[in-house]
Amino acid sequence: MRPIEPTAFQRGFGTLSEAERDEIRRIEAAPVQHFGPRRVVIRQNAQFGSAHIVAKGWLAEQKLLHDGRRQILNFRLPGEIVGLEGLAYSKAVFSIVTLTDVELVPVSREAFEHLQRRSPRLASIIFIRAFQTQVILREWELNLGRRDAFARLVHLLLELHRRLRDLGMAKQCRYGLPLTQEELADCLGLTPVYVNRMLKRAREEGLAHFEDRTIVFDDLDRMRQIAGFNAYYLQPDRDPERTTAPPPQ
Amino acid sequence: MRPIEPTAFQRGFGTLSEAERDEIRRIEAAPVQHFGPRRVVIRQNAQFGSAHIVAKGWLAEQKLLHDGRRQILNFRLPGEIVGLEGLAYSKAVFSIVTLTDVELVPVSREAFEHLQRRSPRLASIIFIRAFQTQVILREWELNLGRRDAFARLVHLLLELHRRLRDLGMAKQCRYGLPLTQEELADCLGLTPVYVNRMLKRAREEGLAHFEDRTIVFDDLDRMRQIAGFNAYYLQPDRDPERTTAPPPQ
DNA sequence: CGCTCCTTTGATTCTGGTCAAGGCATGTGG
DNA sequence: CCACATGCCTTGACCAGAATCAAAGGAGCG
Repeated sequence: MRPIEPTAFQRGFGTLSEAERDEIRRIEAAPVQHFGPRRVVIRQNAQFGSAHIVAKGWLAEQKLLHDGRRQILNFRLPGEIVGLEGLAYSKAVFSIVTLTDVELVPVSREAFEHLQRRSPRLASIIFIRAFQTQVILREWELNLGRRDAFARLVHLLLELHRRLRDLGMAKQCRYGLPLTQEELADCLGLTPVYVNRMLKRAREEGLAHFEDRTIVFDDLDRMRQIAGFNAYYLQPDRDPERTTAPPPQ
Repeated sequence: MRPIEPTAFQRGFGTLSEAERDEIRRIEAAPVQHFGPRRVVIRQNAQFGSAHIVAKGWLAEQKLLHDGRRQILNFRLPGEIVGLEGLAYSKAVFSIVTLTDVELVPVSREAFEHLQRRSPRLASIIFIRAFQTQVILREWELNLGRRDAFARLVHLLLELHRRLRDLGMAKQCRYGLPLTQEELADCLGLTPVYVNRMLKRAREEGLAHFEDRTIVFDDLDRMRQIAGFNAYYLQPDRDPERTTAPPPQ
């Protein structure tokens, strides 16, 4: 059962005309696809299929090296569209895998082209949203290139907290984190053993600890300070409606 | 003197209608801005001005940490548009700086909005191009997170070679690289001293060496092998024209 | 000539990787 | 219900890749 009420995908679209609402409904009308955890949705080097709206669950983008080393590039959460690179590339240059149970609404290239023709304004809003993804990738580059292991881990935990909170998926000081330490390591460019040591350090320093599979923050302020965390990059604050609206005339 | 003939910006637009050509001319008609090397075009945390088409020269995107450490996030070369994030963010989340003498054609938000209204198809092509930038950022994440210092350096040199060759700015086996070792280090998440050692190693192993300010490749094949370099990610092979064209009916 | 900036090299340190083993929970089949 | 396997977490001992510190050698320039 998909909710009748606004889906996460619709957040931030602003005021829509009736025709635009129809277009969104049309896109979201495709049958939901269910995936279990640790499944491949889009496989690196394989031919691109359709893009997908994330309706539920966590996904990760990842790239593999020939020897099997893995880098997780970004997380993708409900409301986002994954696989739009397929508009530019015929083969996937990175994989998209599920981390939890996931529900996806496929958006075929034809459906997206239809949207572009029928409502270029909506298409633009979707494209402009993709700039947030770009900005997150750049923050990850900074994290990987210039922060030490501890600050790197702390920064990642804070980023996820903020993103989940915006989706109503995190409490003030905790959230379920469906990652093994090995997967955390693959986000951070570290080894699982060292991630374990950094988590221990965070615990011992009274910053955060795990209970079951949820991370609990014990000193958010100090964590923000350690990581140099500034959430602005996660909150695009320019109204795409304004950008794409007809002129005031 | 800007060339009258197709600018790099126009590469890949495919067949254009007369109206679309007019729109491009209109955008490119703005007075060119000249910058010397090592100037800031867009400053992290400052209010966004306009986006810019790169007409000539090299730019870098970079992010700073509070203690002054720097990560270079990507290079921007002729034909690309920088600063489109300004459509989503009112303040810049990273800086854009020049590395060489640079010529930029400013594209104000108003001008871009005008383009979106008058030719949504062109706007879409520009947005879809931005996916190549995204993909490059992800390759950099992989580079920073999962390749060792030597492979990292080699990969960067190969990526630049390919990008420059596509622009006619590199020969088969050499190109001018306007970077200090310190700047290379800031691309690679390393220290200048260690970059120097890796360059020495590349030289001693007969892979590549510098002459003046140009890098000369002595064994491209072996370098590709060391870095696991696959240029596909630099060549979006899906025709945006097809994606955005009206239906065959 | 005397800056300054960049490159180069050596000596040393340390962050994070590697290797190895044990613990603990969950699950499964006999 | 127990024996065993599996996957993940944890810890210790040791190692190595990259950082740091320090100094000297060019090259360009006012």
